Amino acid sequence: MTSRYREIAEEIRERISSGAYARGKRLPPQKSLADEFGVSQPVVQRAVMALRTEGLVRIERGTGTVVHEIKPIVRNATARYTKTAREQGQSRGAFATEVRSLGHVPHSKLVKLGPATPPAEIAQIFQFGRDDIAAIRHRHMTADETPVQIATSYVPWTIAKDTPITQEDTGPGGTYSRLEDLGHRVTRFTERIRTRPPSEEEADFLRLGEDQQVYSVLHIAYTEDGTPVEVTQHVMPTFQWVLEYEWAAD
Amino acid sequence: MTSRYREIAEEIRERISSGAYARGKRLPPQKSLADEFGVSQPVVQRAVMALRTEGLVRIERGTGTVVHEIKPIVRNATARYTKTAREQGQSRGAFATEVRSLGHVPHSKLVKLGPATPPAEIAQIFQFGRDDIAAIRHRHMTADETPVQIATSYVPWTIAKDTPITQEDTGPGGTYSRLEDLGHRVTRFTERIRTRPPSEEEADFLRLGEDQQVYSVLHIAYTEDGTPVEVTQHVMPTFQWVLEYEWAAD
DNA sequence: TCTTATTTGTTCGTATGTATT
DNA sequence: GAATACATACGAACAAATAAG
Repeated sequence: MTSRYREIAEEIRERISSGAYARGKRLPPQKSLADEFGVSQPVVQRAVMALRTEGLVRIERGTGTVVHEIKPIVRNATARYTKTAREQGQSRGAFATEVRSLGHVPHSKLVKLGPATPPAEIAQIFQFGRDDIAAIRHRHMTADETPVQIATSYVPWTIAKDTPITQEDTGPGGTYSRLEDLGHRVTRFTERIRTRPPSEEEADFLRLGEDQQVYSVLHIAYTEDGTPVEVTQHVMPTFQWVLEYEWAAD
Repeated sequence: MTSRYREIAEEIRERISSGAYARGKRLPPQKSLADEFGVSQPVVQRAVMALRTEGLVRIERGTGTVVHEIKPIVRNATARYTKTAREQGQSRGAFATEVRSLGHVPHSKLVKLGPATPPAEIAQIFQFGRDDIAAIRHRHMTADETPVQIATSYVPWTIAKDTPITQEDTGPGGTYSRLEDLGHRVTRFTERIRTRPPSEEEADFLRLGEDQQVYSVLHIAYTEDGTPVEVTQHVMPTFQWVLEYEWAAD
């Protein structure tokens, strides 16, 4: 039952973990691996595919196969939404803290900003009608130049209109602090996690294949009376993240 | 860039979602699909492999390819550890509730029970020395005969010894209620989520391929003074579960 | 019950295609 | 355009599960 391509995959796995193939560097070309193992190149191709599915390597067609360098980043959901976390690091927020704690340099780029019609799933949460719109913030995040997350935030336009929430810089403490200023103090959060293959756009930025998976974390912030005031969709390669939660019993 | 096997995978995906290939039933043999699409049979094989990675189908060698029937089960971590959830359904616990709410019949089988040395990762949480052991409960869970989860619980033997925790039936409210009886009231939980390929044993019971992924949820229960008293490792196919969390701000 | 044939999925080598530098 | 590196397709041979005898 154990096939040649599995053995080769296992051997390469070991060479990576032993450091023989260094993180961030290239694997030997599939042709030379094929010669070394005495198999044809497509057999090596298949072994490498398996490693990519696991998130161990990234394949760059025409160039080579790169061993992934970033260790999983820990995202502590409970800690990241405290006021302290949001304000620290020159108002750079929780993501910066998470990435820095692993010794990497975080970067966040606002790709899209402005009012728009949210996708159906989001609209439903806000109980939107046909014409309702939301303030949208769409960001691409990297750690040491490696893309690691896409986040898209939504706040009902009736709330966000003419406030810093629609600006590039939302100010100290971010969106949640502004919502509080506006009398919408957030008291409760929910998150819903699932995994799925990346969309084409996501695969493009995150440099993923369709055989890989991303976490889709749907984060909802509620005010005291149970009204959802902010929703964020986080999309992250599963192999690059560890998700943590913490809560009190009963 | 779009290859034949991707097109075929997409076509089969559509036939599944349109109901042309019904859930729980078999796909046509790869040979006949190959004839229909005018390609060789290994090309179909590759398309089917892609669908398996996504969790859409299960391949039974020598028999055929089955379209998965179970919709994702929602695991609300916050709700499942309340006293009410643990006691309801004739002390069948949270898992039974989760599965029943989707209209399926849950079943849990205790595969292993008794004192043993826990794996290093668990031992470290309890700050165990070389000789310390734990009461272990290893369970296989199914929904409508479909395997959906493996859970392994650990309680330090010094606590669990000579208590119902080491019995097959831990009584109403389960382990947590017994811990409370013993003066170890649990007040806080943490969970750490990651995804990885299944181990051989896991793949075997959960009927997964090595190209698929499982959630590994490490659940830790702490008492008031911060001592971990119970740890459970949940292993679940990612495509079969949605994970939910809920917590209060600050 | 054992053996064999058939069906169905799996693996590999050769040939060829496509992307990147 | 040439060289390099990964990607795809096909045919043939293989292996597992089941059913028939």
